[in-house]
Amino acid sequence: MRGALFASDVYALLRTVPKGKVTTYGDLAKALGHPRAARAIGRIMNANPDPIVVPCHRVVASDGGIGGYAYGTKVKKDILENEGLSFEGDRIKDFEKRRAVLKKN
DNA sequence: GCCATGGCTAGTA
DNA sequence: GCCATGGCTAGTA
Repeated sequence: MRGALFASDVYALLRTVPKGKVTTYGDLAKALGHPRAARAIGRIMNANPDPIVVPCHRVVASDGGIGGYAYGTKVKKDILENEGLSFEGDRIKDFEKRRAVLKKN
């Protein structure tokens, strides 16, 4: 099924992830009913029109890795640290405890 | 075609 | 490390 994943839905769901928590590309995809669309979520993040209102820096890789960021992964890491997260190398510390619970509409 | 992913196998040590 | 998957864009005709 192609073209059924709307960026606006992704952004809306992502806005529910609070400061100090993160989610993953795959989790967003699954919560929206597109379990195989993790990579598409990454593309949608890259097209984020407004990083102030849509916290795309809170979307990380499924293994707790940093993932990508339009303004550089170092910037992303710095922001997450400012929000209270810690890292062990390039992985988020206590990743499972930092995962937001996504609620589908 | 390219990619801000992710899950699964082969096959080395 | 390979490749299926989904959305996007460059750039040919």
